[in-house]
Amino acid sequence: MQISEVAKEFGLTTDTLRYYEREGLIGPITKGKNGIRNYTEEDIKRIQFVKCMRSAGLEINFLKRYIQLFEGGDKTVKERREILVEQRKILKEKLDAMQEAYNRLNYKIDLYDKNILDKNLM
Amino acid sequence: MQISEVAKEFGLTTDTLRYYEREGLIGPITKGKNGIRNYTEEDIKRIQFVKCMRSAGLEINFLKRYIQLFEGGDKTVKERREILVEQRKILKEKLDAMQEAYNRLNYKIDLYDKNILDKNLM
DNA sequence: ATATCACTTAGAGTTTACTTCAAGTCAATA
DNA sequence: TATTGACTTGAAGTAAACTCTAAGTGATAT
Repeated sequence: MQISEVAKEFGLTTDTLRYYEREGLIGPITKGKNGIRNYTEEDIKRIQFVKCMRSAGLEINFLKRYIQLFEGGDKTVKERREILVEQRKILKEKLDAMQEAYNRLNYKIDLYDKNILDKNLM
Repeated sequence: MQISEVAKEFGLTTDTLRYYEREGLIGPITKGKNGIRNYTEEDIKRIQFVKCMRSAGLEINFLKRYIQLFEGGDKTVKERREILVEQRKILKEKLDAMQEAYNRLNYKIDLYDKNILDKNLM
């Protein structure tokens, strides 16, 4: 699978895919004689994971580190678990903050819908 | 209330508070003769709102625009409602993406807890 | 009196995550 | 054969949101 197809499938740009590769988040992707990247099913899976985590706001640096640990083999299991738990905590806090803002937006939109012209900003 | 107290209460830095003010998200905060900011209850409420929305990832530019509209009075109600709905949509999409990543993290941590050493990254 | 501390300003610097640029290769089509 | 289009590279540029610096003021503690 070529870079443009992968980019399209995941809603990323080809530049972003090459950037992720440079940063060690994916690949290195094997290239044909002409130097063109050919993405395997394994590569695609990795991209799917990276995309999911990035969409949730997890940092490139965390992903890099986690992947490095993963490649370090079984002896890194403990540390891997620890950083996943840490990221989960951060994510949970963000989720809660977002839920709160979401509720607040809903409430305010509801007031607009009921034509209640609140003199308060929010 | 002085800037450092406000900063402490909201877990922001004084620099950030002054930055928000420069950007027109809050204030202008009235100052004493010595030039020192004195935050009123109204100011605090505004900061609370800004903090809530920023924590959810809403952009400074959106907040700026919404606040400008608000200060434009009743004739801006329609547009205000529209941009709130737009932001709610964006927020909902982010929430869903984060929930997915959260579930995935949970699943993986669960595997680690059960000592299932998965050969897959995620 | 002098030092300390919190505050003030304008403006420069930093971080994160891309994004764009310039220059070039290669295969296919007009 | 010439041009089009997708790919390649390293490096420079950008946007958003802070964050820090330098220089200064003014009230209070020693």
